[in-house]
Amino acid sequence: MAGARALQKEKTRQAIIDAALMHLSAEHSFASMSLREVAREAGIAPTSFYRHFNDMEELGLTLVDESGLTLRELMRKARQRIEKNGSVINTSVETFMEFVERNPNIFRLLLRERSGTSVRFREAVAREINHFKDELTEYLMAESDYSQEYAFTLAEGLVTLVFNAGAEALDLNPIEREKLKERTILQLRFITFGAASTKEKA
Amino acid sequence: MAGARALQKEKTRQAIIDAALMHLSAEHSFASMSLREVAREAGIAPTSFYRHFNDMEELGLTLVDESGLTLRELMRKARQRIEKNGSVINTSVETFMEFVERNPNIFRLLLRERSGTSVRFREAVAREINHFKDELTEYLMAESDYSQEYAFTLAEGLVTLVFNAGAEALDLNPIEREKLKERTILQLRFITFGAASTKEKA
DNA sequence: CAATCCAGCGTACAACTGTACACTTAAGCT
DNA sequence: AGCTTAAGTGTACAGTTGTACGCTGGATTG
Repeated sequence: MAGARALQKEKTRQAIIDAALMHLSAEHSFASMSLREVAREAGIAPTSFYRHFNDMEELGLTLVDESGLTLRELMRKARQRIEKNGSVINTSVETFMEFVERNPNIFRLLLRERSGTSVRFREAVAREINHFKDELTEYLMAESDYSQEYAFTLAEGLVTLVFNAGAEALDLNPIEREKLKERTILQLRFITFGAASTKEKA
Repeated sequence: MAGARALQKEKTRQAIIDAALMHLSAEHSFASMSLREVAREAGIAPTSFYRHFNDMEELGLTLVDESGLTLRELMRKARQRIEKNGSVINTSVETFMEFVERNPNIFRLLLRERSGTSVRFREAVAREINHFKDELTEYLMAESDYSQEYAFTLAEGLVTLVFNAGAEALDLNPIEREKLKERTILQLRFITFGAASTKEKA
């Protein structure tokens, strides 16, 4: 039942996924990646690719999902840090920037496919980002007495600012990156404070 | 001196540019566009392309520049509207959303190449967006007594939120779009108000 | 044990790509 | 009028792409 065969299949499936992720970089996008390239890198015949995915698009969606998992982990980590540390804003920015630095290519994938040519890709990425917004909305509602809608609007603004800062950070050197981080933190303070002051609560 | 020849050359150059812009859509990106496709659409032989551009990249940069001009016009229009109308925030969002609705493909081009695989493309788009930030910074400094740095941070936040809302609007129906617009306006109020309250001035 | 299944392979093909090269032909210049 | 310049053409080629098809050999099943 262990399935020595199924095991091998899963192994090459992972090889394909890894090969695809490996080839992602600042100069090489998933969209400009050919089936044959992936197969070559994964060490299989081009036609063997079809035993695992119907399409490059199907592989791409898998990648986005895998990236989503990594992001979900990130969120959990951020929440733990906040519980211990206190500062929501600083911790969130720190955690996110750390993710971008450590997984630039995964982040690039999301960034690009968010505005890519495939509807399904765009939807998949939007779904992942919405997880962020929703979790943050919940958090904000627990902390203060904002209405659902109000909290969501604020959460959306916060996520947008952080996500965008991550995107911009990709092309910056460490010094500029640090400055960007500080500006972002300030922007988050502004919007948070503004929301708290405008005060249209539940 | 008029140059009947130079005139004709300029004409087919424009034909190439128009063909490229025409082919941009939700399903077709500039990156996935071939030299031959453009030539075909422009009604010239593939090899004639080289009489005008060395590269598809060179054509792409030209497109980004042209888009920049359209955006610059937009800014001028927005400023005029503000002078007459008053509300900075509402007018800005209205103007920008109008642009996205009217030139979705130009906006898509900028959006995609902002995180594309060509450094030069990314730089070109960043330059265009920086124009927005700088102009807004100047405006904010004139209106209030923020320091340059403080005003820039605020401007950056505002531009990020608006630009991102534009991106999101692309895939939405009119009703959702209206809701997004309202949320964005609220977010801009938050951040503006927050900046005014935190008050670290010149 | 024999029969079946199926992941992976190799070959093959038609479609498309960028671009080198030699050409035509009309405009521009002297 | 004659010579030159250069925009646009057509042919050609080597490289790459996705994928259809038939095969193989080891794992799985009965």
